[in-house]
Amino acid sequence: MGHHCCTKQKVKRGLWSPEEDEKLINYITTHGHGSWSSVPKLAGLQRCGKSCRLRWINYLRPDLKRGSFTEQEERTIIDVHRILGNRWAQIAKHLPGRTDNEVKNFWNSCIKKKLIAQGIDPNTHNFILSSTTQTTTTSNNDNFNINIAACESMHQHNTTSSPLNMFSSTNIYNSQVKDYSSSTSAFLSQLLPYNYNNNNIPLHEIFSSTTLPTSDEYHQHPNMFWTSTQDCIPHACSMESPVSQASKVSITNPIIISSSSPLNLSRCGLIDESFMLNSGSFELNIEAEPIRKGVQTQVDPVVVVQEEEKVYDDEEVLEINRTNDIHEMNSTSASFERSNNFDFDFVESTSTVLPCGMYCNDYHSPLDQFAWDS
DNA sequence: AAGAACGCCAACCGCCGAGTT
DNA sequence: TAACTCGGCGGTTGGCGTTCT
Repeated sequence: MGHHCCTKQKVKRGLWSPEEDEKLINYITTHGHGSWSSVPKLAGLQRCGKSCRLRWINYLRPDLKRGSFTEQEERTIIDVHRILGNRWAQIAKHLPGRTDNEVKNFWNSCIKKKLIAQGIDPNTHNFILSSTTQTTTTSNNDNFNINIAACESMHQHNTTSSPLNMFSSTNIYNSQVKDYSSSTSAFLSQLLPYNYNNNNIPLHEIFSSTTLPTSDEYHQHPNMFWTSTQDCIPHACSMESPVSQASKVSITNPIIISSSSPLNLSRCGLIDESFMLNSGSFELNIEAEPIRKGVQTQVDPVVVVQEEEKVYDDEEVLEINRTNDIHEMNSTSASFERSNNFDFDFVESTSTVLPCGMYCNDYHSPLDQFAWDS
């Protein structure tokens, strides 16, 4: 059974021959497609208009990119899919030269399996939890576990402890910290740039020393994304580090990284979905407030995606990062200028599909006023 | 070496919304 | 306003090449 447009005429189906392709290319490059329903007749093809359109869009279009997906494209797909779900056409708009069909196929054949292998639910992008207090035993210790049960628990046990300034001159191992130092250490380890602490230097020495990692090193950290806003707070709903399986202690006090620290982390956060963005400095807030109303600073998911790409980008882009002042790079406006694909659907969707209040959208962002489109 | 199983991906199917008659 | 057409989209299928047994 064909489409209604196909039933009126005897149409060929199946794979396209080179001759058919040539006819379609010749016709469209000369006349444009106009009405697709009239293309087959005018081009001398025994296909339905829909088939011609599909063939052109998915295969013959001259601006199509050929070859395998790059790692950057793969990351983009995952990131955008996390926000949009199976909206392949929308996702494809963020990948110049790629079609929705191509993205869909790549997702189903490759990415999906990879995520599952990493213990990530490809639909929700959350870690697959086996029980309410499950601590992820992922083989990849770069990832944090999102413990929803703990999140809820934390919400009930609202702490009144004062924040710990990680970069204060106070020794990190003061009495205030000891109670949860093991998990904190694991968390702090995650904050360090990749391979930064190969020598197993005690964390308190690292975080109180003058040899803190540079901003560039943080840009290469696999667990960091860089937002475009000048000030933001990634919030942790709660977390347990997979590193500290034995201790299995959740962080019970907020940790604030001062914006006046040698390394200003005010614009970085963990990729982990348990974070939200706010204003000010970097704060690990275990009060588990998944969504804050009236948040002033919001980060558009598209921007996050794009900025995240920077972190993982190839050497060429890393080189750019090294040679640019990151404080200048990360302005919202600059990110908007670099973006070329944005639509309302994207923003709207974040309010419904995001897990754990990753980027809260329980408000109407002024960013909604903007629209990029291709 | 041959058949089975698997994976990839081009193409199809059916539905939907917008525009037109 | 209903019926129809068309373009667009996401889900699914089936053919073909590759890998496994």
